[in-house]
Amino acid sequence: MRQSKLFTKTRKEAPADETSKNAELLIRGGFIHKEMAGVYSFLPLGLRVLNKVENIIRDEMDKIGGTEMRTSVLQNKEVWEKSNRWSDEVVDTWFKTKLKNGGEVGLSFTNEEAYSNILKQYVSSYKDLPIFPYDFKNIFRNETRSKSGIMRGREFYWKALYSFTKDEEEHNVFYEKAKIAYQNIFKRVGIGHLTYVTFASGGTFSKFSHEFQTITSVGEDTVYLDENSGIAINKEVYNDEVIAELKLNKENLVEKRAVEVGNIFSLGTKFSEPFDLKYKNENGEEKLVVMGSYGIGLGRLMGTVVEVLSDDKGMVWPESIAPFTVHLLSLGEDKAVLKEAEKVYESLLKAGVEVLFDDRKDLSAGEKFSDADLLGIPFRAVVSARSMKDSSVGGIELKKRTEEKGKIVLLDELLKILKEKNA
RNA sequence: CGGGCCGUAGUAUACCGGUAGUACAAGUGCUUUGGGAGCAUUUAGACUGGGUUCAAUUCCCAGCGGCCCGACCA
Repeated sequence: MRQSKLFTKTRKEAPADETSKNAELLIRGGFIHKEMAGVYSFLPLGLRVLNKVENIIRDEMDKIGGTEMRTSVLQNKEVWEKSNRWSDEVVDTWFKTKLKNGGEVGLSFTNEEAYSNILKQYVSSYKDLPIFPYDFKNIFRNETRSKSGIMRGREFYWKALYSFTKDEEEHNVFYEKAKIAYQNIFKRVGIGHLTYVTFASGGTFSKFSHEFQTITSVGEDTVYLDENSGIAINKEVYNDEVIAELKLNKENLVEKRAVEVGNIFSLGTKFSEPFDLKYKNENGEEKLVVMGSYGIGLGRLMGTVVEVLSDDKGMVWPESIAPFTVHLLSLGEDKAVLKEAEKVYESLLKAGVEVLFDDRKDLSAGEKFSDADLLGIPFRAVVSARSMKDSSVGGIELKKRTEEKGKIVLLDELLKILKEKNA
């Protein structure tokens, strides 16, 4: 993509009404646009990142047997009354609205009811189980206080998977698979080294749920981390009994602030009961379906990556979710340079490399460099009089975002290095 | 929901009870071209409503909106 055609512009100054680093950098870089408190639109660059995060999650969900679908945003009041979660006294984050005929509808704030209700129609035999449907969609929560940029919004994009299994045993097998899939996801988006499986409060049907907490000082949660085992305990369930049960040593636990980037939860029959979600087993006996829920907020995950990987010059995207693989800069107005840069751009496109080409005219080198640092694309390729002088056949300066100095390469070498990244 | 701070061009800010200034962005012209460059010129602004006053962007009240702390967070 040509940067001259990208309508979003970078800003030198941080927005006055945002103090969180993720919002500041994402807005300055033109990745997101704030609509109102807790509500953000995704601009072209931001959407590219979001789509990549989505594809990684989709890949991991499909690998463990997930089947993607999409539940509606508008939700039927009667369905939620079954689980006693329609009332504002029970759930105070509902956005509700009225139909022309006077009926009430709600905007999804979670998906348990929708899935339970749908599956009621399709599950009747043990042969129908297990199934693991999931979706990506926008979720609405009327938070009394949204905060921290895209980390806690009123409207946000998430993935929710629900497991429907015959019994606890089958549930537990999937639950462990999901745990590994989640760890894979956080590794693949570049925050695996800071993200820990965390024991948190469960519910009626399980003692614990598991959160995936990314250590960062801007986190909302407090966890106690054992670095050796890689296990953490959320403050909400932290006590001597739990420490002993998890075979941890209190002296090794360190208090940390963290962001919850994912959560998996055993639901038991909490929802299958009110929805009368049953199947017949081999002996013709009716049994309740055992459920679990597995959620990830994609905006929050993206914001967390910005929080933990950025430096003082801007964002630093991992190759896996960067909006582009390489940022190609042409410097100066020299005709030979412009021609060479065009050639490099066309070659990269032809090779299938995702490239953002800063072909903007009349910009100083400093501005282009600063923008490149701010946008945080993993590789920067510069074509300039200087880079070309270093080689009789047209040199290109290639530098990683995380490196101070680059090296001069020829086009073939550039293509070879970058093609692998987009393989 | 309780508490605090704050609403001035597209963005970031300043001053002021009497003509609202600057920087960046944007337009034009010229210069510059390896770390947000320069000169000239143009465009563009006081959240809404009420009150006090000869006069309110400024003071007071309310509403709306924003950020932060706390509470809450399947």
